[in-house]
Amino acid sequence: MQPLYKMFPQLEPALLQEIEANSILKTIPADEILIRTGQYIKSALLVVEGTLKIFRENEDGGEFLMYYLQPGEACAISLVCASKMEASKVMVKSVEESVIMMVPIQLMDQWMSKYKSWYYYVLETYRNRFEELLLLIDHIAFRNMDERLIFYLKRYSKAHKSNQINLSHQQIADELNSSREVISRLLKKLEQKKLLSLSRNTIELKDDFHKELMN
Amino acid sequence: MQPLYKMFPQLEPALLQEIEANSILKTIPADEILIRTGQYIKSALLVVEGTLKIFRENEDGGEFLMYYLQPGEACAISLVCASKMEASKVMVKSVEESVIMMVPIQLMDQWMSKYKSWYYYVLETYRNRFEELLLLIDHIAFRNMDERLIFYLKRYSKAHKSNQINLSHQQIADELNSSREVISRLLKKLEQKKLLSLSRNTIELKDDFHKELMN
DNA sequence: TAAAAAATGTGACAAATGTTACTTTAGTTC
DNA sequence: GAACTAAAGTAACATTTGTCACATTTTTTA
Repeated sequence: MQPLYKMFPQLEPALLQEIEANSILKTIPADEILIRTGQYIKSALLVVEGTLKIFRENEDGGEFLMYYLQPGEACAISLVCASKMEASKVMVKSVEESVIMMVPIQLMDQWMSKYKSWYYYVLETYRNRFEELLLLIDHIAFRNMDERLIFYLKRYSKAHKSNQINLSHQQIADELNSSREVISRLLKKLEQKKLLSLSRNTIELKDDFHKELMN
Repeated sequence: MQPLYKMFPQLEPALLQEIEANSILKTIPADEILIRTGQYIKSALLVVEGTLKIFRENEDGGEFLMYYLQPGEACAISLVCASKMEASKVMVKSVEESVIMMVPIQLMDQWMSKYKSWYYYVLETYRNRFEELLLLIDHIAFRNMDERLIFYLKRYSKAHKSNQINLSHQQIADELNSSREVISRLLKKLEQKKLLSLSRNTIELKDDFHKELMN
């Protein structure tokens, strides 16, 4: 595992020491749910390794993707909710084996005034998540499913650092709140345009794909 | 005007004094843009009177509504962006004559460690705005336009404390990123159901309307 | 008050997406 | 390898939303 100061270069050494001394490091297997909708949050989450997925569950169990969290990032929901012991409005799940750090709430409040770097880190986290949500809103409000699919695949590929996407069309449909048939149709079109190739449970993005639809 | 301590009961008296001494109170006429997309933010906004509207502008000038801000609330975007002198990603506009307080950034940072009540107020602001965005995402992701329209009208009515809505169908269409004809159609249906009555530039919500579609 | 402008109504149609009911294909298990 | 199962393909159709082209009504302005 990378040392913490490499993972969180923004944080001052004294703070990193406190973090190491006081928070619990946990290894999570892939596809485990860390936080459920309605659950009360007792500690803040920092991602050390792996990838977490933040999503909203709909009535039928569909997992509508909001965004991914990468090493060095913190779960904004947990930061906001933890300090007030509020119920989470979203689900958090590991998409691969991940290592997370759980910081007790009381310390967070202290650190806020004690460490300027923590204060800025938290603000930066809020800002980034806000922007992520704005981007998401833009997409679902202004774009059609074909563009949203491309955006989704790009994001997935980036979060998993791979051009190979191992998901069924059904899973993708769930995350975009669409239906399998629609996603299959759109993927076929992209395949015809030679932007990707399809096989069972895998989508292989070609180089041209990433040139498509900037932002 | 209401005294500040009534408007912001969460904030401790010493802080309120500092706010009064150091921030600029400004009266804004209706329909004035306070912050534009791309603009750098030099101070945080607190709403003292009136209503502000936070929206995203699309290519054609449509004003896609995100949420309203009421007296006692703060603009989360300004809180986040101000501390880093970042460019705003949204527009802020007064929907009626409003009074706002502009707090210089440097003070915000100081207050954060000096006044617990400020710290909690800011966190609470983030939390509320986050939830507002989540609700919005739920609506545009999971609901059809008819439900979104009802939700929109309810929110408008609540923000303006009136059952009379003075907007053209075109304006509503813009805020929902739809088209006038669609909104007219849906409004006609609601009129036929006797949930509201229509006339030029006004929609009058009837009592039954508010019973419709809880949440 | 006539003319212009803005808002709304309307019907026909197009496009995007969702749904249904299958078939086909690929992988897994017995 | 036969039987089963999950994933993907497909075609026909329904629904929702968007678009176009005008007509009608209401309000404003010259």
